[in-house]
Amino acid sequence: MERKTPTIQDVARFANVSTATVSRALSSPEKVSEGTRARVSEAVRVTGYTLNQAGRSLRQRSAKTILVALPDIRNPFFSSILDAIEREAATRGYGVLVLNLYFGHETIRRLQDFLLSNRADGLLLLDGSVDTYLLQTLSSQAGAIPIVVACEEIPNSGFHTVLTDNVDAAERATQHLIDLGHRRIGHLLGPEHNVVSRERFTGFARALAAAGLSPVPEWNFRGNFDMESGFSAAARFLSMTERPTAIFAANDESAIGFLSGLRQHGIICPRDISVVGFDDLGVAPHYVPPLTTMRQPREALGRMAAEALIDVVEDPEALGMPLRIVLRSELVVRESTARMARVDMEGGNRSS
Amino acid sequence: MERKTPTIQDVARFANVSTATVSRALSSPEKVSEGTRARVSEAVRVTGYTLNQAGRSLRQRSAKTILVALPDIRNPFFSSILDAIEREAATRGYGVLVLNLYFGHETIRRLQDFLLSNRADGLLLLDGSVDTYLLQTLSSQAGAIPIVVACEEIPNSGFHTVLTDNVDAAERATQHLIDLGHRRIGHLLGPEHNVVSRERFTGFARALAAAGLSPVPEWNFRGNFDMESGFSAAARFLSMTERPTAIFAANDESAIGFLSGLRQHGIICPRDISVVGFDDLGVAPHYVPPLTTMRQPREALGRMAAEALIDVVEDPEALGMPLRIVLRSELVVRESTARMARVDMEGGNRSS
DNA sequence: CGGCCGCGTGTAATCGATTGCATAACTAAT
DNA sequence: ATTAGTTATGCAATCGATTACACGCGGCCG
Repeated sequence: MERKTPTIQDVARFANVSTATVSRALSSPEKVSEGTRARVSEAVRVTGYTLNQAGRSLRQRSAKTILVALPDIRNPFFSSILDAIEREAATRGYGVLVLNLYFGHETIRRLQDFLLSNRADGLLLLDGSVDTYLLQTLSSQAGAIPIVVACEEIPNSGFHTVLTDNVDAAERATQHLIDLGHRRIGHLLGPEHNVVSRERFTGFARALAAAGLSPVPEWNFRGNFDMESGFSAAARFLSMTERPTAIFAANDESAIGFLSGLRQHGIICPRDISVVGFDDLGVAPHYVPPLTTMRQPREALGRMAAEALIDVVEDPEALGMPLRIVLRSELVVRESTARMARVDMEGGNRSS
Repeated sequence: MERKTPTIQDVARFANVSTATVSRALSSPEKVSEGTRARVSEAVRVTGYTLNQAGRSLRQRSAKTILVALPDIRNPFFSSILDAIEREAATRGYGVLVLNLYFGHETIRRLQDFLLSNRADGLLLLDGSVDTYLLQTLSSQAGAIPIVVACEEIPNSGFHTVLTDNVDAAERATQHLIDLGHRRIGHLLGPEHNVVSRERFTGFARALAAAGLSPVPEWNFRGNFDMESGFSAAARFLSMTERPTAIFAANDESAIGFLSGLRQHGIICPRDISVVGFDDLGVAPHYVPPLTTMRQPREALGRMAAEALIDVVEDPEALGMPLRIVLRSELVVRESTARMARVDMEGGNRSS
C-alpha cells in the first residue's frame, strides 16, 4: 500500500526490457518491435505508470509549458483570450502558467524567474507596457526564450506579434457615428500610457480629420478602461454646457459606466446621445440599450498567438522574420447609436 | 556568446566551493558561514545564475506549482477567483497552472496527468461535477495529492472545501423579495446537474415555505447560468398568462439575459417585475436598472482556498480534519427590486 | 564466404539540484 | 591533554527520463 508512484524502471522490470526501450516504446514507437511495444503497453497498464515530467524536463530542457502574463485576469477581455490560449495549448500538449502583471520589479523578477528556471518554454505577453529592455535581454540571450506579444504592440521590439487593427477599427467606429449624421463627437479615452488606448485615439482623430471635423479637446474624456472611470467621465460630461451628441468609448466597460452615469441624470441613450464601444463583451447585446461596438476576434487572437508561440518553441527557426498578424475587428451595430434627429446647433439635452 | 544558462556548478567553481555549499547558501543560508555566503552571492550575481526548477523538482519531488481546474475561465465569476488564487500563490512562491474542464475522459486524463506527472503539487478544483471516484483515487493513493474544492461542494468526498453559503444566501435573497411584499415569486434556475444551482433552488424553496407560500412549478424557469438562457427564459415568461411579480435568478448573468429579453417586450424592471441576482458581477451596479444581488466574497474565497491548499501541500498534516470553510454572502440592494405596488390579484402586465 | 547494412536492444552517461554521510577544524568540558 | 560536541564544508548518491554509442543478429550483395 505504501508504494511510490511507479517509474520507468518499474515498467522496464515488468516488461523485461531496459528503461531505454520503455522510453522509446512510449515516445517513438516506430523504433521498437511490435511485440516489445505490446509488452511495454501492458506493463504500463499494470503498473499504472505515468511520466514524471520533472525528469523529462531536466533531460530535454523543455517544460511543455507556456507562461501567459497578463495585466488583469478578471477583465473578461483577457480572460476570454486566456481561454482560447489554454484550449490551443491543451491540444498541443502544453500546460499554461498564468502570471498577473503588477507594477514594480517584483513582478518582473518573477516573470524572469519562471522563464529562466525552465518552468516555461516561452512567454505569451498580453501587455505592451512591460520593460522592453528586460524582455529583449531574455529573448536575445543564448537561452533565447521565445516571446510572442499579443493584443498590444511593442514598437520596434522585433517580437512576434498578434493583434487587432486598433487604429483602423477605431476609425471605422467613429466613421459609423459620422455616417449617422453626428458632427459633435467625443472620445472616452483609455489609460494614458497604454498603447492600445493611444491607437484607438489615433483612429478616432483620423476619422474626424477625414470628415473635416475639428477635434474639441474638452470632449476627450479621461478614462481607464473600467466602468468606474466611465462613470466619472459622465459627471464631467454633465457639467458641460457644450456637449457632444455622440461618444466613441475606448472599450465597452467604460462605455457602460459612462451610460450608467448619464442615465442617473436622465440622459438616455440613444435618444440623447449615441455611444459606440469596443470589444463586444458578453453583456453588450443585453445591455440597455444593446451596445453598438467593435467586436475583436478574441478567440482567434488567443488561438493564433498560442499557435505561433508553440511553433517557435518547437522550432526556433519556424518563423523567419518576426511575425506580425493583424486581425480585423468587426462593427456590430445595435441600438446605442442612432441617426442624428434634428438640428445640431442646440447642444443641450433635457432630462426626461 | 554561445554560453548555456549557468548552473549551480558554474557558481560553485566561481566561488571556490562545492555545489553542496552553493545549494545550502541559497536555500538554508543559516547553515553556511557568513564569508562563504557572501562569496556565493557574489558568484550568483556575476554568473547570472538562476535555479533550474526541473532539477529541483526531480530531486525534491515538488513542483512549487498548483493546478487550478475550472469549468470556464471566461466567466467573470471564476476569473476573479482565479485572480485571487494567483495572487496568493505568488506571495507564497507558487506558480499557477490553469486547466479548462470540458466533459469527457480526455479532460480527466489531462488532469490526472498533470498531477501524477509531478507538474503540480496540488489541485484546486472550482467545479463539483468532476468524477468523484477518480479524484478520491488521486487523493487517497500513496502519492496522496492534496485537493481543495472551492465554490462547489462534493458531498461526502472528504475533501477540504471552501465555499459560500449558497442555500442560506438564496434564502435571504428570496426573503428580500418577500419582504418587499411579493407573493408570486419565480426562480430562474441554474444548470440542472449543478450542485450550486441546486443549493440555490433549495434556499429559494425554503424561503417560500417559511413564508407559507406554495411553489408554482411553472415559475421555475430552466436556465444555465448564462445570458442566453436567461434571454430564452424571458420568452417563456412572456407566453404565460399567470406571471410572477418577482424572480430570484440563480446568477447575475442569467438575470441580465432575462431582463434584456423582457425589456424587448416592454416589461420594465422594477416597474413590472422585481429581479434579484447572484454574484454581484462588475456590471451589476451599472446595469439598467442596477441589479439587486447577493455578493459572494470572491476574492476571499480564492485566497482562502489557495492558502488552504498550499498549507496542505507543504505539510500534509497541517489541517487535521477535512477543512470546511463557509463564507457569508451579502445582499446588495439596488434598483432591480421594488416594493409591490398595488393589488396582487391581477397577474398581467401591460407593455408601456 | 566475407563484409556491410539496418534493425532492435541494452549500457551507461547525462540533465541540475539536493542531501545523507563523512570529515575537518574548533570550542568546551573534564 | 583527551574527549565530546559543534560548525562548516565536501563527496558522492540520488531523483526519473532520455539518448549517444555499442553490440548482436539476420539478410543481402558481390
